[in-house]
Amino acid sequence: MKLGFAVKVLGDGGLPSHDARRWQSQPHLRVSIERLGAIVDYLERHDLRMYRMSSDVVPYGSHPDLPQFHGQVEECAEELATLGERTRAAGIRLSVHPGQYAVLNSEHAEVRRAAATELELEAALLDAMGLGPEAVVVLHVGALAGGKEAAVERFLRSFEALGERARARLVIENDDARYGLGEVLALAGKTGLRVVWDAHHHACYDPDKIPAEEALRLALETWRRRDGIPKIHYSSPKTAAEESKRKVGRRVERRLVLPPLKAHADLIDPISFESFLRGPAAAAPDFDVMLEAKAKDLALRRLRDQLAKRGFGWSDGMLTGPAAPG
DNA sequence: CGATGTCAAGGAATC
DNA sequence: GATTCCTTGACATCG
Repeated sequence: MKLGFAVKVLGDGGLPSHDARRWQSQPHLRVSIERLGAIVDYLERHDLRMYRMSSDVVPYGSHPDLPQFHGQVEECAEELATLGERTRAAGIRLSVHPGQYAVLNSEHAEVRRAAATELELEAALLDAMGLGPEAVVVLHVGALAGGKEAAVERFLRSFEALGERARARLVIENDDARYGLGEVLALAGKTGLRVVWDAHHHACYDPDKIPAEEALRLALETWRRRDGIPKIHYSSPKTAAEESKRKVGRRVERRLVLPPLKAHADLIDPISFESFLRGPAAAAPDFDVMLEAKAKDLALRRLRDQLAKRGFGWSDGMLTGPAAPG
Protein backbone atom coordinates (compact mmCIF):
# COMPACT_ATOMS: atom_id res chain seq x y z
CA MET A 1 0.00 0.00 0.00
CA LYS A 2 1.37 3.35 -1.07
CA LEU A 3 0.48 6.47 0.88
CA GLY A 4 0.41 9.76 -0.97
CA PHE A 5 -0.23 13.46 -0.50
CA ALA A 6 -1.52 16.30 -2.60
CA VAL A 7 0.15 19.18 -4.39
CA LYS A 8 2.01 21.24 -1.82
CA VAL A 9 5.30 20.25 -0.24
CA LEU A 10 5.76 21.79 3.21
CA GLY A 11 8.78 19.77 4.29
CA ASP A 12 12.42 20.77 3.71
CA GLY A 13 11.44 24.40 3.87
CA GLY A 14 8.64 24.10 1.32
CA LEU A 15 8.71 23.60 -2.44
CA PRO A 16 6.61 25.29 -5.12
CA SER A 17 4.24 22.94 -6.93
CA HIS A 18 4.00 24.80 -10.23
CA ASP A 19 4.64 28.06 -12.07
CA ALA A 20 1.99 30.21 -10.42
CA ARG A 21 2.81 33.52 -12.06
CA ARG A 22 -0.07 35.35 -13.68
CA TRP A 23 -0.59 35.40 -17.40
CA GLN A 24 1.08 38.80 -17.79
CA SER A 25 4.38 37.22 -16.73
CA GLN A 26 4.04 34.38 -19.22
CA PRO A 27 4.19 31.40 -16.91
CA HIS A 28 4.98 28.08 -18.57
CA LEU A 29 4.70 24.33 -18.10
CA ARG A 30 8.47 24.17 -18.62
CA VAL A 31 8.93 25.96 -15.30
CA SER A 32 6.37 23.69 -13.61
CA ILE A 33 8.28 20.66 -14.89
CA GLU A 34 11.48 21.93 -13.26
CA ARG A 35 9.62 22.38 -10.00
CA LEU A 36 8.12 18.91 -10.31
CA GLY A 37 11.65 17.63 -10.75
CA ALA A 38 12.57 19.13 -7.39
CA ILE A 39 9.49 17.57 -5.84
CA VAL A 40 10.47 14.17 -7.22
CA ASP A 41 13.89 14.70 -5.60
CA TYR A 42 12.08 15.32 -2.34
CA LEU A 43 9.88 12.24 -2.76
CA GLU A 44 12.90 10.05 -3.33
CA ARG A 45 14.79 11.62 -0.45
CA HIS A 46 11.96 10.74 1.92
CA ASP A 47 10.93 7.44 0.35
CA LEU A 48 7.48 8.69 -0.68
CA ARG A 49 5.98 7.16 -3.81
CA MET A 50 2.61 8.74 -4.43
CA TYR A 51 1.83 12.34 -5.29
CA ARG A 52 -1.02 14.40 -6.72
CA MET A 53 0.15 17.13 -9.05
CA SER A 54 -1.36 20.59 -8.90
CA SER A 55 -4.27 21.11 -11.28
CA ASP A 56 -2.41 24.27 -12.31
CA VAL A 57 0.80 22.67 -13.61
CA VAL A 58 -0.10 23.85 -17.08
CA PRO A 59 -0.65 27.57 -16.46
CA TYR A 60 -3.75 28.81 -18.28
CA GLY A 61 -3.48 25.66 -20.36
CA SER A 62 -7.22 25.52 -20.98
CA HIS A 63 -8.16 29.15 -20.55
CA PRO A 64 -10.77 30.02 -23.20
CA ASP A 65 -9.47 33.56 -23.75
CA LEU A 66 -5.74 32.81 -23.81
CA PRO A 67 -5.10 30.54 -26.79
CA GLN A 68 -1.39 31.39 -26.72
CA PHE A 69 -1.16 29.11 -23.66
CA HIS A 70 -2.76 26.12 -25.32
CA GLY A 71 0.14 24.25 -26.86
CA GLN A 72 2.27 23.77 -23.76
CA VAL A 73 1.98 20.00 -23.40
CA GLU A 74 3.09 19.55 -26.99
CA GLU A 75 5.88 22.11 -26.58
CA CYS A 76 7.21 20.21 -23.58
CA ALA A 77 6.80 16.70 -24.98
CA GLU A 78 10.44 15.85 -24.46
CA GLU A 79 10.71 17.19 -20.91
CA LEU A 80 7.47 15.47 -19.95
CA ALA A 81 8.64 12.14 -21.32
CA THR A 82 11.89 12.47 -19.35
CA LEU A 83 10.15 13.34 -16.11
CA GLY A 84 7.58 10.60 -16.63
CA GLU A 85 10.28 8.02 -17.20
CA ARG A 86 12.01 9.14 -14.05
CA THR A 87 8.88 8.77 -11.91
CA ARG A 88 8.06 5.44 -13.52
CA ALA A 89 11.53 4.12 -12.72
CA ALA A 90 11.21 5.38 -9.14
CA GLY A 91 7.82 3.71 -8.71
CA ILE A 92 6.12 7.03 -8.02
CA ARG A 93 2.40 7.05 -8.63
CA LEU A 94 1.06 10.36 -9.97
CA SER A 95 -2.45 11.76 -10.39
CA VAL A 96 -4.32 15.01 -10.92
CA HIS A 97 -7.57 16.35 -9.53
CA PRO A 98 -9.21 19.29 -11.33
CA GLY A 99 -10.52 22.06 -9.11
CA GLN A 100 -14.09 22.86 -8.19
CA TYR A 101 -14.63 24.83 -11.37
CA ALA A 102 -14.45 21.86 -13.68
CA VAL A 103 -18.09 20.79 -13.76
CA LEU A 104 -18.74 18.26 -16.48
CA ASN A 105 -22.50 18.17 -15.83
CA SER A 106 -23.16 21.89 -15.50
CA GLU A 107 -26.42 23.26 -16.87
CA HIS A 108 -24.36 25.71 -18.91
CA ALA A 109 -22.92 24.35 -22.14
CA GLU A 110 -20.01 26.76 -21.86
CA VAL A 111 -19.06 25.38 -18.46
CA ARG A 112 -19.36 21.78 -19.67
CA ARG A 113 -17.10 22.56 -22.60
CA ALA A 114 -14.51 24.19 -20.33
CA ALA A 115 -14.56 21.13 -18.06
CA ALA A 116 -14.11 18.81 -21.02
CA THR A 117 -11.19 20.89 -22.29
CA GLU A 118 -9.59 20.69 -18.85
CA LEU A 119 -9.97 16.90 -18.74
CA GLU A 120 -8.50 16.53 -22.21
CA LEU A 121 -5.54 18.68 -21.17
CA GLU A 122 -4.82 16.69 -18.03
CA ALA A 123 -5.15 13.41 -19.87
CA ALA A 124 -2.74 14.71 -22.51
CA LEU A 125 -0.31 15.66 -19.76
CA LEU A 126 -0.33 12.17 -18.20
CA ASP A 127 -0.11 10.59 -21.65
CA ALA A 128 2.87 12.77 -22.56
CA MET A 129 4.59 11.54 -19.42
CA GLY A 130 4.02 7.99 -20.59
CA LEU A 131 2.40 7.00 -17.30
CA GLY A 132 0.49 3.79 -16.74
CA PRO A 133 -3.30 3.48 -16.34
CA GLU A 134 -3.06 3.94 -12.56
CA ALA A 135 -2.19 7.63 -13.17
CA VAL A 136 -5.71 9.02 -13.20
CA VAL A 137 -7.69 12.25 -13.38
CA VAL A 138 -10.05 12.30 -10.40
CA LEU A 139 -13.35 14.15 -10.75
CA HIS A 140 -16.55 14.61 -8.79
CA VAL A 141 -19.81 13.99 -10.61
CA GLY A 142 -20.66 17.67 -10.21
CA ALA A 143 -23.79 19.75 -9.78
CA LEU A 144 -27.42 18.95 -8.96
CA ALA A 145 -29.00 21.84 -10.86
CA GLY A 146 -32.15 20.90 -12.76
CA GLY A 147 -32.67 17.83 -10.60
CA LYS A 148 -30.51 14.79 -10.07
CA GLU A 149 -31.91 12.80 -12.96
CA ALA A 150 -31.22 15.53 -15.49
CA ALA A 151 -27.83 16.23 -13.94
CA VAL A 152 -26.80 12.58 -14.19
CA GLU A 153 -28.01 12.52 -17.78
CA ARG A 154 -25.85 15.56 -18.57
CA PHE A 155 -22.87 13.84 -16.98
CA LEU A 156 -23.37 10.78 -19.19
CA ARG A 157 -23.70 12.85 -22.36
CA SER A 158 -20.62 14.94 -21.56
CA PHE A 159 -18.63 11.85 -20.70
CA GLU A 160 -19.54 10.14 -23.95
CA ALA A 161 -18.46 13.24 -25.88
CA LEU A 162 -14.97 13.17 -24.36
CA GLY A 163 -12.01 11.99 -26.38
CA GLU A 164 -10.75 8.47 -25.92
CA ARG A 165 -7.70 9.56 -23.91
CA ALA A 166 -9.71 11.69 -21.47
CA ARG A 167 -12.22 8.88 -20.98
CA ALA A 168 -9.43 6.43 -20.28
CA ARG A 169 -7.82 8.60 -17.58
CA LEU A 170 -11.01 9.69 -15.84
CA VAL A 171 -12.16 8.24 -12.53
CA ILE A 172 -15.05 9.47 -10.36
CA GLU A 173 -15.14 10.16 -6.63
CA ASN A 174 -18.02 10.38 -4.17
CA ASP A 175 -18.42 13.90 -2.74
CA ASP A 176 -19.51 15.18 0.64
CA ALA A 177 -22.97 16.51 -0.18
CA ARG A 178 -24.37 15.66 -3.60
CA TYR A 179 -23.30 12.36 -5.09
CA GLY A 180 -22.80 9.57 -2.59
CA LEU A 181 -21.01 6.34 -3.28
CA GLY A 182 -24.20 4.52 -4.31
CA GLU A 183 -24.85 7.03 -7.05
CA VAL A 184 -21.23 7.09 -8.14
CA LEU A 185 -21.17 3.31 -8.39
CA ALA A 186 -24.32 3.36 -10.52
CA LEU A 187 -22.65 5.85 -12.87
CA ALA A 188 -19.55 3.70 -12.94
CA GLY A 189 -21.74 0.78 -14.01
CA LYS A 190 -23.11 2.78 -16.93
CA THR A 191 -19.80 4.24 -18.07
CA GLY A 192 -17.17 1.70 -17.12
CA LEU A 193 -15.45 4.41 -15.08
CA ARG A 194 -13.37 3.46 -12.07
CA VAL A 195 -14.31 4.78 -8.65
CA VAL A 196 -12.14 6.44 -6.04
CA TRP A 197 -13.82 6.03 -2.68
CA ASP A 198 -13.31 8.97 -0.35
CA ALA A 199 -13.78 7.62 3.16
CA HIS A 200 -14.20 11.06 4.72
CA HIS A 201 -16.80 12.18 2.19
CA HIS A 202 -18.55 8.87 2.76
CA ALA A 203 -18.81 9.67 6.46
CA CYS A 204 -20.30 13.08 5.54
CA TYR A 205 -22.75 11.91 2.91
CA ASP A 206 -23.95 8.39 2.26
CA PRO A 207 -27.71 8.35 1.68
CA ASP A 208 -27.61 4.64 0.83
CA LYS A 209 -26.07 3.78 4.21
CA ILE A 210 -23.37 1.56 2.79
CA PRO A 211 -21.12 0.16 5.54
CA ALA A 212 -17.46 1.14 5.17
CA GLU A 213 -16.18 -2.34 4.47
CA GLU A 214 -18.71 -2.87 1.70
CA ALA A 215 -18.12 0.62 0.32
CA LEU A 216 -14.42 -0.05 0.07
CA ARG A 217 -14.97 -3.43 -1.56
CA LEU A 218 -17.45 -2.10 -4.14
CA ALA A 219 -15.21 0.82 -5.09
CA LEU A 220 -12.14 -1.40 -5.45
CA GLU A 221 -14.12 -3.81 -7.62
CA THR A 222 -14.54 -1.10 -10.27
CA TRP A 223 -10.80 -1.41 -11.00
CA ARG A 224 -9.88 -4.23 -13.35
CA ARG A 225 -6.49 -5.87 -13.41
CA ARG A 226 -5.35 -3.84 -16.41
CA ASP A 227 -6.19 -0.58 -14.56
CA GLY A 228 -3.36 -0.95 -12.06
CA ILE A 229 -3.67 -0.80 -8.28
CA PRO A 230 -6.87 0.94 -7.13
CA LYS A 231 -6.75 3.87 -4.77
CA ILE A 232 -8.90 5.68 -2.26
CA HIS A 233 -8.87 9.04 -0.48
CA TYR A 234 -8.59 9.28 3.29
CA SER A 235 -8.63 12.23 5.67
CA SER A 236 -9.61 13.13 9.19
CA PRO A 237 -12.27 15.69 10.08
CA LYS A 238 -11.17 18.95 11.59
CA THR A 239 -11.86 19.11 15.30
CA ALA A 240 -12.96 22.09 17.36
CA ALA A 241 -9.67 22.31 19.19
CA GLU A 242 -9.14 25.89 18.11
CA GLU A 243 -10.70 28.73 19.99
CA SER A 244 -11.35 32.16 18.63
CA LYS A 245 -11.15 35.27 20.76
CA ARG A 246 -13.43 38.23 20.44
CA LYS A 247 -13.70 41.45 22.33
CA VAL A 248 -16.79 42.02 24.42
CA GLY A 249 -16.47 45.51 25.85
CA ARG A 250 -13.15 45.57 27.64
CA ARG A 251 -13.13 41.85 28.16
CA VAL A 252 -11.83 39.18 25.78
CA GLU A 253 -14.17 36.23 25.44
CA ARG A 254 -12.89 32.87 24.27
CA ARG A 255 -15.26 30.99 22.07
CA LEU A 256 -15.17 27.46 20.76
CA VAL A 257 -15.77 27.46 17.02
CA LEU A 258 -17.16 24.31 15.46
CA PRO A 259 -15.75 23.69 11.99
CA PRO A 260 -17.97 22.27 9.25
CA LEU A 261 -18.04 18.46 9.34
CA LYS A 262 -16.45 18.23 5.96
CA ALA A 263 -13.36 20.28 6.82
CA HIS A 264 -10.04 18.46 6.66
CA ALA A 265 -7.84 18.39 9.74
CA ASP A 266 -4.18 19.34 9.66
CA LEU A 267 -3.14 15.76 10.32
CA ILE A 268 -4.43 12.22 9.91
CA ASP A 269 -5.75 10.69 13.11
CA PRO A 270 -3.47 7.66 13.52
CA ILE A 271 -5.93 5.81 15.75
CA SER A 272 -8.74 6.00 13.21
CA PHE A 273 -6.41 5.13 10.39
CA GLU A 274 -5.10 2.11 12.22
CA SER A 275 -8.68 0.99 12.89
CA PHE A 276 -9.40 1.39 9.22
CA LEU A 277 -6.36 -0.70 8.29
CA ARG A 278 -7.15 -3.45 10.76
CA GLY A 279 -10.88 -3.31 10.03
CA PRO A 280 -12.36 -2.63 6.59
CA ALA A 281 -9.00 -2.64 4.80
CA ALA A 282 -7.77 -5.93 6.23
CA ALA A 283 -10.08 -8.05 4.11
CA ALA A 284 -9.59 -6.02 0.93
CA PRO A 285 -7.16 -6.58 -1.94
CA ASP A 286 -4.17 -4.24 -2.27
CA PHE A 287 -4.87 -0.56 -2.80
CA ASP A 288 -3.17 2.84 -2.39
CA VAL A 289 -4.26 5.73 -0.20
CA MET A 290 -4.16 9.43 -1.04
CA LEU A 291 -4.13 11.34 2.23
CA GLU A 292 -5.85 14.71 2.28
CA ALA A 293 -4.62 16.77 5.20
CA LYS A 294 -3.75 20.40 5.48
CA ALA A 295 -0.25 19.55 6.62
CA LYS A 296 0.24 17.60 3.36
CA ASP A 297 3.54 15.70 3.23
CA LEU A 298 4.22 16.48 6.89
CA ALA A 299 0.95 14.78 7.84
CA LEU A 300 1.98 11.74 5.81
CA ARG A 301 5.43 11.58 7.40
CA ARG A 302 3.93 11.96 10.86
CA LEU A 303 1.39 9.21 10.21
CA ARG A 304 4.14 6.94 8.93
CA ASP A 305 6.12 7.48 12.15
CA GLN A 306 3.08 6.81 14.28
CA LEU A 307 2.21 3.63 12.40
CA ALA A 308 5.80 2.46 12.77
CA LYS A 309 5.39 2.66 16.53
CA ARG A 310 2.30 0.53 16.21
CA GLY A 311 4.20 -2.25 14.47
CA PHE A 312 3.62 -1.35 10.83
CA GLY A 313 6.55 -1.25 8.46
CA TRP A 314 7.68 0.90 5.54
CA SER A 315 9.80 -0.12 2.63
CA ASP A 316 10.21 1.21 -0.91
CA GLY A 317 7.54 3.83 -0.35
CA MET A 318 4.99 1.29 0.82
CA LEU A 319 3.25 0.68 4.09
CA THR A 320 3.57 -2.94 5.11
CA GLY A 321 1.52 -4.93 7.57
CA PRO A 322 2.12 -5.00 11.30
CA ALA A 323 4.90 -7.27 12.49
CA ALA A 324 3.68 -10.36 14.23
CA PRO A 325 3.49 -9.71 17.96
CA GLY A 326 6.39 -11.04 20.01
C1' DC B 1 8.80 44.25 4.68
C1' DG B 2 4.15 43.31 6.05
C1' DA B 3 -0.64 43.89 4.97
C1' DT B 4 -4.11 43.62 1.77
C1' DG B 5 -6.39 42.71 -2.68
C1' DT B 6 -6.89 39.66 -6.48
C1' DC B 7 -7.16 35.70 -9.38
C1' DA B 8 -9.86 32.01 -14.95
C1' DA B 9 -13.01 29.40 -13.48
C1' DG B 10 -19.09 27.33 -10.57
C1' DG B 11 -22.84 26.09 -7.49
C1' DA B 12 -26.18 26.93 -4.33
C1' DA B 13 -28.60 29.40 -0.83
C1' DT B 14 -30.66 33.68 -0.03
C1' DC B 15 -33.08 37.77 -0.96
C1' DG C 1 -31.07 38.93 -11.23
C1' DA C 2 -27.71 40.07 -7.79
C1' DT C 3 -25.10 38.97 -3.63
C1' DT C 4 -22.58 36.08 -0.62
C1' DC C 5 -20.39 32.03 0.97
C1' DC C 6 -17.70 27.99 0.10
C1' DT C 7 -12.32 27.74 0.56
C1' DT C 8 -7.27 28.07 -1.21
C1' DG C 9 -2.78 29.80 -1.98
C1' DA C 10 0.23 32.69 -3.66
C1' DC C 11 1.13 36.40 -6.76
C1' DA C 12 0.84 41.40 -7.06
C1' DT C 13 0.44 45.73 -5.27
C1' DC C 14 0.52 49.19 -1.88
C1' DG C 15 1.95 51.69 2.17
